[in-house]
Amino acid sequence: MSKAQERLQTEMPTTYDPTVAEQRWYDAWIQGGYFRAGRRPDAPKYSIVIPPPNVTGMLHIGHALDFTLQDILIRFKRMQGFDALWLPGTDHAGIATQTKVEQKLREEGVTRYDLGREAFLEKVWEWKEHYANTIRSQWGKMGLSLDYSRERFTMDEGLSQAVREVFVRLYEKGLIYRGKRIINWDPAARTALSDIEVEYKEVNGHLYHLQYPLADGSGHLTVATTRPETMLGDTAVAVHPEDPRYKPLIGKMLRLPIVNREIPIIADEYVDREFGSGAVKITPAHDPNDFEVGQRHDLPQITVMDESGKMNELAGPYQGMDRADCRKAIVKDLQEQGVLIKIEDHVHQVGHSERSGAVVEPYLSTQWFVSMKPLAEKAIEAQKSGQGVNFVPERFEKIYLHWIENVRDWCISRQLWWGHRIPAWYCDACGEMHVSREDLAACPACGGASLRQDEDVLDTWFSSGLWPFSTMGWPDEDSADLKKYYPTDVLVTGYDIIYFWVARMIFTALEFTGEIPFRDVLIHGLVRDAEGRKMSKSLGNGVDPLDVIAEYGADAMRFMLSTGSTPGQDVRYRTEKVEQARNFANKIWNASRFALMNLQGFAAEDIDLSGPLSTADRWILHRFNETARDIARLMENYDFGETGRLLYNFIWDDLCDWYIEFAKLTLYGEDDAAKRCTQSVLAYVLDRTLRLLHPFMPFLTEEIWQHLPHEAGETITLAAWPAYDPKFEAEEAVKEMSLLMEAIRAVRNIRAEVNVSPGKKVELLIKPSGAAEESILRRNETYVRRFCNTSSLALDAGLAPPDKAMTAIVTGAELYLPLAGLIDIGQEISRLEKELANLNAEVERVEKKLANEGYIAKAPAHVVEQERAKGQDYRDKRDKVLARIAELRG
RNA sequence: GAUCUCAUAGCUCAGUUGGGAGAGCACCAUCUUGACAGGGUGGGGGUCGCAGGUUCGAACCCUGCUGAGAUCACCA
Repeated sequence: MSKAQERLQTEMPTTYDPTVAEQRWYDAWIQGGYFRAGRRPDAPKYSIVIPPPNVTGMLHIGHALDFTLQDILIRFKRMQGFDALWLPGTDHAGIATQTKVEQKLREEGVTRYDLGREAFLEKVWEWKEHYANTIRSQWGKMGLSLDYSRERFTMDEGLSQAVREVFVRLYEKGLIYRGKRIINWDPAARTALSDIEVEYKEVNGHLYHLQYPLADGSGHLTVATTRPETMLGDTAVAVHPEDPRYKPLIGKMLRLPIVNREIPIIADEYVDREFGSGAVKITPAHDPNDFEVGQRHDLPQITVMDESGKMNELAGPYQGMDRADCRKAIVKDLQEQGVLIKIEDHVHQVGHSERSGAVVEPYLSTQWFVSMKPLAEKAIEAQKSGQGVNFVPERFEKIYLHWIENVRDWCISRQLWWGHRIPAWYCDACGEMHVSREDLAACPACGGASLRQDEDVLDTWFSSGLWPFSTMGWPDEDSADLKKYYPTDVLVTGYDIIYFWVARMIFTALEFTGEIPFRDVLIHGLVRDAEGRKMSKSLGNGVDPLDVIAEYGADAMRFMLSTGSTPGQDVRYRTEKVEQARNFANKIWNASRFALMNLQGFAAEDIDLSGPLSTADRWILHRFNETARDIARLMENYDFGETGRLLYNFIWDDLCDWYIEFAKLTLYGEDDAAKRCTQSVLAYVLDRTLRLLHPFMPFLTEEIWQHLPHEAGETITLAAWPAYDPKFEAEEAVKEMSLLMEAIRAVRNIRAEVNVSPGKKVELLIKPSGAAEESILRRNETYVRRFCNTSSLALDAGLAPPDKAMTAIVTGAELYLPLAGLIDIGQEISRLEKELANLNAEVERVEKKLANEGYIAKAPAHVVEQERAKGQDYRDKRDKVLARIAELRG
């Protein structure tokens, strides 16, 4: 072993150790400032803003998928010469983070009310700092090429200013209003929620039939309800105006049991005559539909619960009870009074808070809303006129449109402490309300100083919706980043937040920047566990990306996630898949070790592709060239799965299994000129292949590239993306290689069949079909000798086949192995007959196809031509096999 | 109820404008050959969910059905 080889052994052990490369290179990349945008001021830009992860905790494997896809795109574009910006950041995630911090405090025996607003917020900021750091370190472990100099947080100063600006402008336009409405109330978190923060789950409940007596004592009316406790807030019973059963009762009064209040029977078309009894109790303060009915009929609104879901003073004897307890109690009481006449099982959908899990209460309260119609119309028009964003896969456009076409006003106020405080002030002196960009100290109307700012904060998604432009410096229209990098090129995210986030970014961007915020939206699926279940804390089936990285390496994880899925489709996390990716990394590592051992003393300047290249040399250059071309095309289409397959097949099959084996012949041979050619090709192809792979496996490729002779450049991160080069086209080398490969395979096959060990030399006779084939085989005779391990090789078009020999018919040649003592003529004949049957079937199939007039007339010419050529090939082979069988039979 | 996705080898999944069915793992045989046993070589295994239709030609397009899942909307 030479000294150089020894050094290689210590620097490059036989197994790739990801931890070494990962530690070495991420810091170096950051130090070098390679990820900073603006390095190529004159180049066209390519920009992505990261979907900001919540500062609620650590990143999970779903983040790893999302970020890997973006990193692949940004690295690809950076190598292509774009001025690439990938802007990082985090989201304050109002309700989610506040819940987490409150939970932590509760474990310490403290509530947020004990601390007070200011002290509580300090705790949240501490939490935020801690997790933002954790997230940053996780980004590093994943190898993400983020421009940290531009990192943003939804609650930092600039973004908060953007939030105020948007709020004030919408308010001034009349698109933000304050009003008393039925909203979704989370009694656990004690805050309002938007419609999409409510998850409907199927619940086995009951339908209670209650008999309300008429006030004049003339009878009863039966109503059906799933929520009997709300009867305390009933202010009417509604029937359908055309329902003959109840028509005479309309306008009469009922006496509400327990509370003994008189309520009217009203007529409203909202009532479905078929359902239940056809009469509906109306509780305007606790049901959105009833609220509407109440508005139409001018009914009183009686709220019978408080903010925590407990019954209030209007609930009489039930005051202080929790909703659920009250239901039990009231059912019992109604039963005793004979009012409850029937209980049916009833399956229905019940809304739960997406965050706290509590059953959401439709609740009447004063909140802030965004008037969605005008904003939605703009977005719909943009999309339908072709000026909208381009969804990948396309089907998500329909999902988006469906939502935005049916969207209702957006409740944006939250009764939380963590978030952007609503910029509205109330004057105690004159009673006026003022909405302002700046904090107000005195009332602009009366000059009074007793101003109170609205206690509520904004929905988290209000600020997230501005992310693509607020991070670039908006509302400062002169911001250099805004001018250069906005709008962004692509947004990469999961289908689960299309409504929450994607839609909101689109309509706010259109309203405030007059442009769509990104050209493409790449939608990916969720990462599920091995059984296909959603990962969740309660199941404990979550996968920590750091664990995966520690065990298999970041590159293996990245490769598995990015190439193991199709856009929009969920991925299952299975260890076998990561193992496969890890093995792939190791394969590349070892191929590189081989190359480096044979490139000792060979420098980048020595690479010379103009010499007498061998068939294999020209072939691998051709294969590399078309692989590079195909990959660039696939990457533009976000087809990472297919890209991965192409890379895998090219590297493993073509480069490692064939080219390197062929290369050994010249590398270990005596011909120095041929050796230099192979060294050049090996160095060149490996360098360029690493570049193709770099966006997927940044650490491994950098580590190897740094050892390899390559063009000047301090990092593969900034190396040029290999463009297709017509000078490498070598169709004839492809043909030659396929003849050689087919012949070599055939001989290996026969040897395996008769158990001749690969180490044992055999005699081989080759009869080429023509002069061209003969010339190819003669030129590459050394390959054939080596890979077929021949003791003697006869190559002659006029060859007379020996009687006792195994036969292989390939395209362009007949091969004979006279294996004395191993051949049973009968067996050989039946083997050939089997092959004959296969060939006959093929010939028949092709001929049948070609006999079809419609096919000849309508199929594309090149397809027909291909088929004809195949047919000819099969016939040739068949005839030769036939002839051989005849010979053997004598 | 509406919309959407999925159904392909034992398992997990690809299949790029319709042109003779693929990969990895698993399995079998074989090779301890000087980059790699996390390897090499070779092999077995699929009526592409079912039924129709369009087409010269369908895993792919259309219709219906079955099964699994998702999203949205709901009648109290």
